[in-house]
Amino acid sequence: MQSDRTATQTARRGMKGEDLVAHLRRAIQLGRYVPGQRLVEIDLTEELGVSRSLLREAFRRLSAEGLLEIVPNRGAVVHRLSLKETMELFQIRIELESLAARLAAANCAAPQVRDRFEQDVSEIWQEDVRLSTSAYLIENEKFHAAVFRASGNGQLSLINRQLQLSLIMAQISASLTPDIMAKSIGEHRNIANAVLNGDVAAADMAARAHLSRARDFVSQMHGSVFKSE
Amino acid sequence: MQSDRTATQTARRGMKGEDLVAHLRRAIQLGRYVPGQRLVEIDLTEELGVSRSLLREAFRRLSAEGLLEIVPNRGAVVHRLSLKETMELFQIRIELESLAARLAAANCAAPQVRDRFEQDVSEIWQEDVRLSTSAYLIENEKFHAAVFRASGNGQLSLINRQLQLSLIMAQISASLTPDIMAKSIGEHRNIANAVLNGDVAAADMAARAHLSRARDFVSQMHGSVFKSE
DNA sequence: GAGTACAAGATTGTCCGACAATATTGACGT
DNA sequence: ACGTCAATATTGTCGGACAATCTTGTACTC
Repeated sequence: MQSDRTATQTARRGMKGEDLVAHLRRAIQLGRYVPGQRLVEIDLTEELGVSRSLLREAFRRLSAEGLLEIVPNRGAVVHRLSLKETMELFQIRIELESLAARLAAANCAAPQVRDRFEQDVSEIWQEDVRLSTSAYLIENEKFHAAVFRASGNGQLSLINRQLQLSLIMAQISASLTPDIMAKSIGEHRNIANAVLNGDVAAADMAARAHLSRARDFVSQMHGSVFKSE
Repeated sequence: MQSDRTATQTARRGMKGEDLVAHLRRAIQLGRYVPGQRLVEIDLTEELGVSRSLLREAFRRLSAEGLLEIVPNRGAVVHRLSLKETMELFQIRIELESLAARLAAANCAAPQVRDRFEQDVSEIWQEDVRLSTSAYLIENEKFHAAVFRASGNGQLSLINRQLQLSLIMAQISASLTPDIMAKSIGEHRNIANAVLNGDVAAADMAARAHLSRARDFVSQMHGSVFKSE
């Protein structure tokens, strides 16, 4: 059962608690574990070769991050967002990511920040914008993280985690069409351009426009995508 | 079923993991454990009557919340913020709490929300505004939580935790003077009035004004208050 | 046959003890 | 004083144990 080498390799030996957390987080981001799925302790200890103690510590951590939900006497479940929660998260993200975009635009005078950002988002400039869904998911995550990083506000990057982009995307991924993704990437370019031009107001507007549109798109999706409350 | 007596009592026996986390969180908020203080596992297990396993799980949770810092091979330390981190957190809070204030003002039409908010912040209307420092700390925490709650955005309330108001206040508490506190409470009243009047724009402005002033005040404080990086 | 009650099994919650790895402290010799 | 090294304290990780609770399957009643 040595399935995927690279990711699992890292996890196989010397997997300290920190690595375990990272591994699980990544597994959720990559869709290996999907929202709503129950994570049984014994299975995971065998699969990952760690003790229950360590696994449980990791669960607590991830539950505090909002990636898992721990139901008393039923254990850990990959958090499945309700429509309400998702809309609330969008509302917050609009404020925080537009802040990040403004800061990033202002910071772009510094070549250090600029270069890093340019490198982080380089993928979006590709001619052929027709990505596979999984490639899009990765690009999307990277792009938003890049904006936050370029803001220079480290706490903002940390809080970005709580905004659960991975979970939202995991839940809606089946509903993504190539044109939706292309449109989204087009808007990423708008944001990136404004940031690279150092145009604070434009960066703010582009970020808000992108996220508002995404929110509206998500809000119209079929109810079954979300957890019912 | 010896249900809850005083907080400490509850914590003494039959303390489930969830309660443990709440107890530790509260202990930090109340200044029982101060920023920078090291939390030794054995001592805490004896003090609280829980096993190491449970305590460690709680530590992970709290470290994900940003209340503790876990240094490899050195264990848990109550997080001590640097000036930079503190300023970053203020920058974020300004955006999020002004959002919360706007939403709260809009929600105040609903009597349910209004009544709850009025009750939560009732303390600030007292004639004699000369509180003790510890009473002020509690009032302050309550007030800001009330604004977030009244926003009706549950995720916003959750993220409020990451904004580490308790830690900031714990670190600067020694520098608080009666007039500073009185001024702060006065500004709380401004925010509360705007919210209760349903005046969205005024609530936004009042929140930003209060937080900006607080940020500037904190930024001028002696460097020794903060962790050096 | 539908529904209920109870027994059996699975899973989590919590505790305990053990041991290696690492950090801190203190004694020592120069 | 100062660096060295052994002794001690503390954390990191493991494994087992057992009660509490949830889930499932079976048998019994009407």
